[in-house]
Amino acid sequence: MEKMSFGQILEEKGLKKTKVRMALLHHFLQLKHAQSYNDLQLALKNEIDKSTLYRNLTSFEQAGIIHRINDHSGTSKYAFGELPKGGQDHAHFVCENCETVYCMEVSTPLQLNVPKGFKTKNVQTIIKGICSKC
Amino acid sequence: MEKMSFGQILEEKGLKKTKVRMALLHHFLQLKHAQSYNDLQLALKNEIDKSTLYRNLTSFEQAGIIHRINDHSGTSKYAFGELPKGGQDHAHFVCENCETVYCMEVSTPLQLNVPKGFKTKNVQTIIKGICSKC
DNA sequence: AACATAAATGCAACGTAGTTGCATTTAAAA
DNA sequence: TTTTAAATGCAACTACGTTGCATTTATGTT
Ligand SMILES: [Mn+2]
Ligand SMILES: [Mn+2]
Ligand SMILES: [Zn+2]
Ligand SMILES: [Zn+2]
Repeated sequence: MEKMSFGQILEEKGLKKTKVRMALLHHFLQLKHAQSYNDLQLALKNEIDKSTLYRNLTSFEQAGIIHRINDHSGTSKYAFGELPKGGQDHAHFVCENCETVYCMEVSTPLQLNVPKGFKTKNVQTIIKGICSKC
Repeated sequence: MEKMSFGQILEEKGLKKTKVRMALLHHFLQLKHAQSYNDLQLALKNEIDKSTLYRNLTSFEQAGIIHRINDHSGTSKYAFGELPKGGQDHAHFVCENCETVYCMEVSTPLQLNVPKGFKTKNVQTIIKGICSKC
């Protein structure tokens, strides 16, 4: 279960091993930061149809291969890996300078106290600031 | 400074006291939850032009009369009141059932530890769950 | 009160992110 | 090899919001 090939990942999720998906997966694995639709199109030299790419991003997300990030920029970002169950222990750092979106493992789960009668299912945090490269 | 009329609020911010703004302000003050563009149009019986409404939402936001909320639904919500400086002590609760967006005062400021070299400017949190009415 | 001026409004056209319908192709199973 | 459902590509479409521009209105000055 440690070293899975692209094909194995897709097979495990019940997704057909297509050219587009293999290329997409290849790029996701070697890119460190969250990617936008445009980032991916650029990386893949615009060889993939728009709707095909969007549909695959949705499939990958549903299969838990990637997760979708709302960084408040107006366009979604996508990063490799599934969100932890409940989404509690994951946050995203958005650099105000270079716009890079980093996935952050949150060591201490945030404890937000909500009013009586409110039931928390999931906490999603966006941290804005300046990244180590800027 | 306690009880300000709509007109006084606008005057204080250097905004002209127009029909549209008075109506908009009237609705913001009596609605408890965050409102979408569509909510507001409905409340105002579609009497306001789309661009006028959007422009006023932006003006109100810049003047600190309201704040804009990204609830990850794809459309912005707007709520009365300015965000606290730095945006640290405010979070939003989104009900997964009725979609209502609540402003939450966060008592204990969230402490997220970011990696070395990262500088946090601002933390924005969306809590998803079930509200007390659902 | 009448005038001047800048700001606000309304309308239409535009932009961008993402979605959908449908005909064609392709992966994979029989 | 044949079959079948899933994936692809293309074009058209939707939703949310923005922009340019002519007209109107609020407000300050005479
Ligand atoms: Mn992440
Ligand atoms: Mn709020
Ligand atoms: Zn940066
Ligand atoms: Zn609810």
